[in-house]
Amino acid sequence: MSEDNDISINLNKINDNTWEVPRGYKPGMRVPGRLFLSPPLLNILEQGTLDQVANVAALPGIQKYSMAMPDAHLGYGFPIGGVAAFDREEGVISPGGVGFDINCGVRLIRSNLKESDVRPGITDLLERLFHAVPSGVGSKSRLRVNDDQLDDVFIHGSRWAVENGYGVPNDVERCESQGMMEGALVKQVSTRARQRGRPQLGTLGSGNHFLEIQYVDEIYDTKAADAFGLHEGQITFMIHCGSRGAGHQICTDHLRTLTQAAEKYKIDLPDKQLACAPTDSSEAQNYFGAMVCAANYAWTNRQVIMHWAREVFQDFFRQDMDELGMDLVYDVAHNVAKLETHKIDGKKREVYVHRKGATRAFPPEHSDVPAAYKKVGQPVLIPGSMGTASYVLHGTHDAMDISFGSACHGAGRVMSRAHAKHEFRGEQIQKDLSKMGISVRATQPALIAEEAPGVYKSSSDVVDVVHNLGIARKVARLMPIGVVKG
DNA sequence: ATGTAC
Repeated sequence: MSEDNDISINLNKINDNTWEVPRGYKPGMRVPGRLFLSPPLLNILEQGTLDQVANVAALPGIQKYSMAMPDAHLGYGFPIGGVAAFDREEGVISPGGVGFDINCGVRLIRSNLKESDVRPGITDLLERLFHAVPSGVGSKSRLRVNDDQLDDVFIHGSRWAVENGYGVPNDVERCESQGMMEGALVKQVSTRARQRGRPQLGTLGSGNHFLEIQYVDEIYDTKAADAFGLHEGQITFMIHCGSRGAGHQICTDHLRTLTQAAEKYKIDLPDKQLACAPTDSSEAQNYFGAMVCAANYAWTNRQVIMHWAREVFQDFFRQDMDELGMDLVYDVAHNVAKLETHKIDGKKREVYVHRKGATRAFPPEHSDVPAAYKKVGQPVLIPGSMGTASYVLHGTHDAMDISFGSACHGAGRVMSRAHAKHEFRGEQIQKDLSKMGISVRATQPALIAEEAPGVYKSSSDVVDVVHNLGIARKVARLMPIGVVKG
């Protein structure tokens, strides 16, 4: 038996972790595809995901390659774990390249606490966090914003939260894009999206979203870890969530207009789910402006959640913020499109980089890396699945050459939710995790089954691919102690 | 991911 599966027969091996999907793979491909996968991960890649990479390569103005990260799996139109850059003048913007949960992302907070400070009271601490941060589908916040405040959130992002008492100015500095993208078009957010967004600011949501108490169990790069304020044995806190119903509704609304626009502008789509329009069209720009509103909402959401989590820790440990040292390390988006400048064939060009289930991984000295991290590069935060390690990496110059400054975003699902519910029982998974020293507090056991460690690829395998490729380099590994699931 | 089907 060859180690190659059927999939690899049609691919060209570039190196141990890079496979090219040739232009001849499917009619209409304007550029090749690139899959960043180790041979074992290639073996479990779904045919449908490969086809989606090829479909994206057929969209107008795509630059260099249609890419898939090692955690790639089937998504709406574009694969989750997909990266595609479209020329500002000749390209397109597509909601499918961003996803329904606009600016789903991850935030990491450091602390001065040790593992031994947290273990004894972990159940009580999780219970308090569970009640401080509303979670689950359709959950409502204890923070209520009016329409004017919602506009402020859409336009100013997490700065709004800090100015209204939910955090400190340093939080904004330690955030991708300072927690605020320019170009919000509040008029492009529908009444329904507003109605869904108003009561949900400061809520976790459901699915793979979580709050997690972790400890640093391995440091790979001492210099970078020092810059990020991380050391072995230290407690960290991670928040994974997005733009809730607001982002979902914005995506739904604009998918409709961009489906019509694709016909109007006579764009030949290999898949209707790739609805898009030329970058300078009103349809594309209106979507982009609404997407910015959702992205800014998501950063504000994570900021408010972090504030409430800090309050819980202060109360629980009877320490003030200075003693606790719960500084924001960084916050990354992993579902967003951005207008960025990249060097292509030796020339600087402006491109709309769509990252869907992919993390930005900017290098040392880049202008959008916080001053404190300038020498090491942007922190890249990769959450593990429930009960498995999360990783902190840093961005690199190689990422700018290879992947438009992008890396993977997580572990990547390998089993459907329905299948997982059939395969696992939540109570049993919870017991198994408990034996491993991981406590879980969730809204219902079924959700624990859907998120069981066995339904995801190994986060360490995925991270090793990006590390070995050099598009992000490992800094630290974080192991979970307690998890709150929506 | 999602008022898990307008």
